[in-house]
Amino acid sequence: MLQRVPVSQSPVDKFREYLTSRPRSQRFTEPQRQMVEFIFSRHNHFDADQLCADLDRNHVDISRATVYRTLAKLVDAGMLRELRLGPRIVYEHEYGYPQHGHLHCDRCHKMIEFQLPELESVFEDLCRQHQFQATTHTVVIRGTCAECNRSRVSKRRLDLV
Amino acid sequence: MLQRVPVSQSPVDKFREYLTSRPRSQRFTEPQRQMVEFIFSRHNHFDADQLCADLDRNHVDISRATVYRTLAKLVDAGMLRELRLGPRIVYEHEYGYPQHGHLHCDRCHKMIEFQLPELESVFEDLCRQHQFQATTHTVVIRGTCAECNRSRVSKRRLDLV
DNA sequence: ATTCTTGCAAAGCCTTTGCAACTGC
DNA sequence: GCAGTTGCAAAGGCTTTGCAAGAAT
Repeated sequence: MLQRVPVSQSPVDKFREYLTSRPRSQRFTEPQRQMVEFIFSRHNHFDADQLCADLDRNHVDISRATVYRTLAKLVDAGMLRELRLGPRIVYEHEYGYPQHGHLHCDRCHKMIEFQLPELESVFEDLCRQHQFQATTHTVVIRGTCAECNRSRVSKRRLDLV
Repeated sequence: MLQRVPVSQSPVDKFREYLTSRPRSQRFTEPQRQMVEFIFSRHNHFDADQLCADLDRNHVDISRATVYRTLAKLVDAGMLRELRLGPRIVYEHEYGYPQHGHLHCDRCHKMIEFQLPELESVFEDLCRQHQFQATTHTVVIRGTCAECNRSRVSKRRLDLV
């Protein structure tokens, strides 16, 4: 699994600072605090709907509209990243976790995160060549995972009997 | 720009074969043929709506429903790939073009395609390690392109005056 | 002849928005 | 007290679907 990266501020503090500091000077509210705390209390991928359900289940009462609005701000703040996995758009932590890529299984939808430091330097070179100022990147490799491959192969064997 | 990769069959033939051959045995129809011909007559990125508009403009009369249904089949056939660029989901050619990544400018939405052969082998190693059977991968680097950077910098200079 | 595809319009789904009440600064 | 946020419900945008008519094999 992915190792956390040490960060100087808690997600809540970081978000408060993002919202309240200069060019924005927005309010930092209780629903926002609850959401950030909830989201960063575990490392997983989720979509808006799942988050709403999870919040409900944990008796954190926040309206759908606010969930959407706050997710958008968290993305703006660079604390969450949107990722397209198959038909779904999921969110993942960007704050407190290292740059990484994804192996996504089309069958069981398992997600394997991986880190390839050599990739980062390749990308840096590339951006330098193109004078491109990168903010983030997404790498998703789609296919079938080891387990699904095994069951597919054994299923095929059965079919042949 | 990206070089074409030689393919033994035309996109139309390839799609006909995909549809009509064994596990599927679906029909290959005139609207489908027109769509494939149209889509592969140029190399660009497009979403469903743009495609509908472009087809219209070129007097290719196909209903929205059929456009959506055929796009889905082309993706299934591995001839088109879906790509998320900012809020939009766009399609790009997978058949007849080499594996490549994308630099996507958040400001002007320019798309720069790049090929990094060394990337492919890194990914292959990775998949081997995880016994992951990859079908495709997506690499998108987001940020601001050279031009937009320049104008941003000069704008900042003006602001400071 | 049978089975699949088309076009239409309606339904669906997820996300965004207008507004009045409310809350943070 | 002012400006920004919330919740609600309604509107919005894009995609999918049921169905009868039409094509493909």
